[in-house]
Amino acid sequence: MSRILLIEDDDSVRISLSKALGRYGHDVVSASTGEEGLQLCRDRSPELVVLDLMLPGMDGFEVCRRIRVTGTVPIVMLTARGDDIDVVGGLEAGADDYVVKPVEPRVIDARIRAVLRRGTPDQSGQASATFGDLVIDRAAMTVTQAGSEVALTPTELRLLLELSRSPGQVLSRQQLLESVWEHSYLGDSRLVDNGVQRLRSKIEADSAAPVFIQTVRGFGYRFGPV
Amino acid sequence: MSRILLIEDDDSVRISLSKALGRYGHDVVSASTGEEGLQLCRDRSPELVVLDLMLPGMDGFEVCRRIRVTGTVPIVMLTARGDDIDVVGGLEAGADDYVVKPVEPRVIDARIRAVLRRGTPDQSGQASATFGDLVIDRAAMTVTQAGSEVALTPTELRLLLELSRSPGQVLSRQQLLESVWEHSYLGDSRLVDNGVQRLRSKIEADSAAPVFIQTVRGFGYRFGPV
DNA sequence: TCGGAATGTCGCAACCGTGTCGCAGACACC
DNA sequence: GGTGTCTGCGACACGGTTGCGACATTCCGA
Repeated sequence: MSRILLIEDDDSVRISLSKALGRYGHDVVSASTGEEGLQLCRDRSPELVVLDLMLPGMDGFEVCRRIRVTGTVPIVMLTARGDDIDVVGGLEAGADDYVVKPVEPRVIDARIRAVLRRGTPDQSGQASATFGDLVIDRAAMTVTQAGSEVALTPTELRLLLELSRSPGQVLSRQQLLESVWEHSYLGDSRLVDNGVQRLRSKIEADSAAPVFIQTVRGFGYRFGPV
Repeated sequence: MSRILLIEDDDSVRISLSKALGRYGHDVVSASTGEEGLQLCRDRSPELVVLDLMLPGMDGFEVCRRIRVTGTVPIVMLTARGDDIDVVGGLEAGADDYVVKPVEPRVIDARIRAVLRRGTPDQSGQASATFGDLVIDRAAMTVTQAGSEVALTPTELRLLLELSRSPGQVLSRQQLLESVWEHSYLGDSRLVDNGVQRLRSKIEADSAAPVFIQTVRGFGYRFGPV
């Protein structure tokens, strides 16, 4: 018996899914808007959230991100049959799984159980992170260094957020290109290198000996003071 | 950099997926049958398995169950566009996710990362391997010996990663040439010997009595302080 | 013990990967 | 419409890396 929060605006889908999940032994609370969902998420602390992508007002991605700011509850995204961009976007926004509507109850039940079996996720959804004198506030989308704010362009900020999301880990140019620039194919373009260089020029004191963004020759870049 | 085992019988799919995942920073080993896959799963202990459902001989469900008998490595199932019964069956057989072919590389990459993000609460423990005083961190792509970092070139690092992936097992020059240098044909070049020598000069205290990389005359090299 | 094959070792030059810069188009704002 | 900034893109330079050949050394069977 797991406490599940279902956020879905379509009345008939919400009601039938809610009943169905109940029959599979879950304890379901449901909301019809993103705001209501966030409220319930705070109040009831469910063990898992089933979240529709298409919501009036605040959409599913946004709800997902906001849930991730404060917590690590597993999220299963629910969307209409669409293209794969949504899958990537959803998973990157912090979702744990992704199910396409229309969906049979037993399928979503199987998904829910699979996600719950994996256990609780890590704490990658922190609102702010500190690396030495560099503070990244993901909620406010600001970066301060030694107390004063660093003015970053949108691309630079996205790059920094992406890099800092997995500190100490090497990210390939291909990965960065897709997550930051949303390109799918890397020719022999120097796009990523250029982006890194521009970001370095703003946050690194000595670009010859970078502290935050390390080049890992032949593999990519790594964020993190050691 | 995650070690991934890809089990897929269709040559073109296997090769293209393998290359694509490589570009995303994964370290891919592949098998074309269930038996071979199980063998590699035991030998290489991958961090994640991408498993095709339709295999000649032993099918994906069976492979999945057998992997589950001995280990808890995350499994992502890969199947042709079919009905939802497969989803339920697959997830109940112990798969952690389920992807429908044809699939874009970045989609499966996102899925893989989503699964890995949950699966290993202690990421550093999984991503790094220790052999005596030698520590290999596959996520950060760093190698430390006796506490201090060893500066390796890309080729040296790839070679070390490849060797250390199957400790105690002899790898032929041909195998190493393919996996590290991505050449398909070995003339009578001394490429691999040279690479090994350069690597030894950095991690072996006494190159006359190597501890980590043993020469197996007539066959190749073997990694491991045994 | 001898000889051939397999492997270790060294140095060099070409090449590749990366840092860096400047330019021009796109875009927003005034 | 003008102005400024951001961003993609190519050009160039530099240093480390790597492939390769040559020679030394070790190993193993005859």
